[in-house]
Amino acid sequence: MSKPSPSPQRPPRRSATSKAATRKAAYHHGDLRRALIEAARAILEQDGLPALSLRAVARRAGVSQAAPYHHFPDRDALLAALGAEGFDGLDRAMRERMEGLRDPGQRLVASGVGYVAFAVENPALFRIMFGASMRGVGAHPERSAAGERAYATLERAVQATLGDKVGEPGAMALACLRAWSLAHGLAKLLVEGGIDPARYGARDVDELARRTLSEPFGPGL
Amino acid sequence: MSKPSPSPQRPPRRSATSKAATRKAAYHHGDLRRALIEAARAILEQDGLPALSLRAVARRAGVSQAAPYHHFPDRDALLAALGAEGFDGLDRAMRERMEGLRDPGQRLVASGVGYVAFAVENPALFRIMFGASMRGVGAHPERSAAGERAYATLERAVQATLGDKVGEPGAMALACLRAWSLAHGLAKLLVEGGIDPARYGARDVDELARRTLSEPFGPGL
DNA sequence: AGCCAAATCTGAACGATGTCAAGATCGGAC
DNA sequence: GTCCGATCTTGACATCGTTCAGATTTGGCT
Repeated sequence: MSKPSPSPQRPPRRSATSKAATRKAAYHHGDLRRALIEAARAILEQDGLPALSLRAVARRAGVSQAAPYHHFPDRDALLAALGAEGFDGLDRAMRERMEGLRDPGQRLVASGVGYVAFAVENPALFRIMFGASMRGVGAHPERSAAGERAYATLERAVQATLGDKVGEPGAMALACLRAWSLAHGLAKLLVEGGIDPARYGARDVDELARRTLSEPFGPGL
Repeated sequence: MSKPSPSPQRPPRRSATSKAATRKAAYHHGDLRRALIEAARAILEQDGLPALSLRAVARRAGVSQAAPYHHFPDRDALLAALGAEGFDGLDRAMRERMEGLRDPGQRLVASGVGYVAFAVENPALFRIMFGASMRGVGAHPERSAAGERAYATLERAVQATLGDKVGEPGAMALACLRAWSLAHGLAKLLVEGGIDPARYGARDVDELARRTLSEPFGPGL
């Protein structure tokens, strides 16, 4: 009655010393920080965001409720770490869609489609990435850095479409913001705006994204 | 000790019978439903979203913690009602910016600037409007209806710019989605994306929005 | 006028959560 | 071998959403 589940499966106390890991890794648990993040992702995919409590994460990782506080100052910090990984995934999704394409316009559109597809496939994660974490600039540097990295990918794609055309200073930055806004807005509307692709005559999200994002950037501009 | 604050100021039991109100109005409190919504908005503006608990709302309205449950089935329902009012405000903000303008392109841009400005001025409300409320289509019809109303305003503005040009079927809907996505994305990025207008050489949000939204729609397309 | 049923509110309680303080335990440095 | 600091546990506190039984008020009916 006191202990229904005697700690599912604890990793066998890290046999190899592999100090290559995050340096503050192998102590008691093995790598609790990593395990917590993975437990959080699992809960997120399985039961959604409302089920993602610190205690549930600790339970799933097989540790006590207070253990996470030795790796994250508070709940938002865990969320921020999750968000950082999310941005890495976003970046990857954009790059994958661009692979093999040579036309700068097509590459730009593809990156946007990747952006939207990632959001639709990982709705809860996507929400966390832009969640309450970011009060203050340096609040969660890891997450911010990952976000900047993804933004840089988009920036390069935009720059390629502009070619050597040099407009007034800031035109480049504005074009990036416009492209990012368009993709981000469509993603958000699809994730939490109650948009139905069928309403726009699109078979699936991919097609809707391609059609929505194409016109302002594509060659037919 | 039992009653620290003897119910701040209860309205004087509704002198006029004014049955014109929501019908389920003047009973004990006067109009608790209304009072709760207003208390919620006040807390939102004053202390932000994390402070918006049902209990805090009840406290502020001067009623017991269980009282709200006679007007809203749960917390999400209160949030949805708040969101519905938010969409009305959004619609109003867009219309106000369009007032006096005649050129369809300018009107479209103005509606977008209004959209973004509203989001930046009411960040917490804006987040709630697109919040967790909308699992299931008919979950919160009041909120959905208000959202559709705001969308219709944008739809008319887009339609005006297209004039009598009839493209393939669905082109109109797509143009709406594109415009909505662009404004929504910029708004979201400004509210929770850590975007700094100065980075884009804009003095304030208004100017940034105008510049970002102008090009794809304006005459200089 | 008087009463009833329904609407409205209160008080107390349950389970769950984020967080903290104090103690136990382990790994490695000396 | 001993000690220190990092790591984890136990236990507790305040708060939250929600439910339930009962008190109170209201409007309508007779």
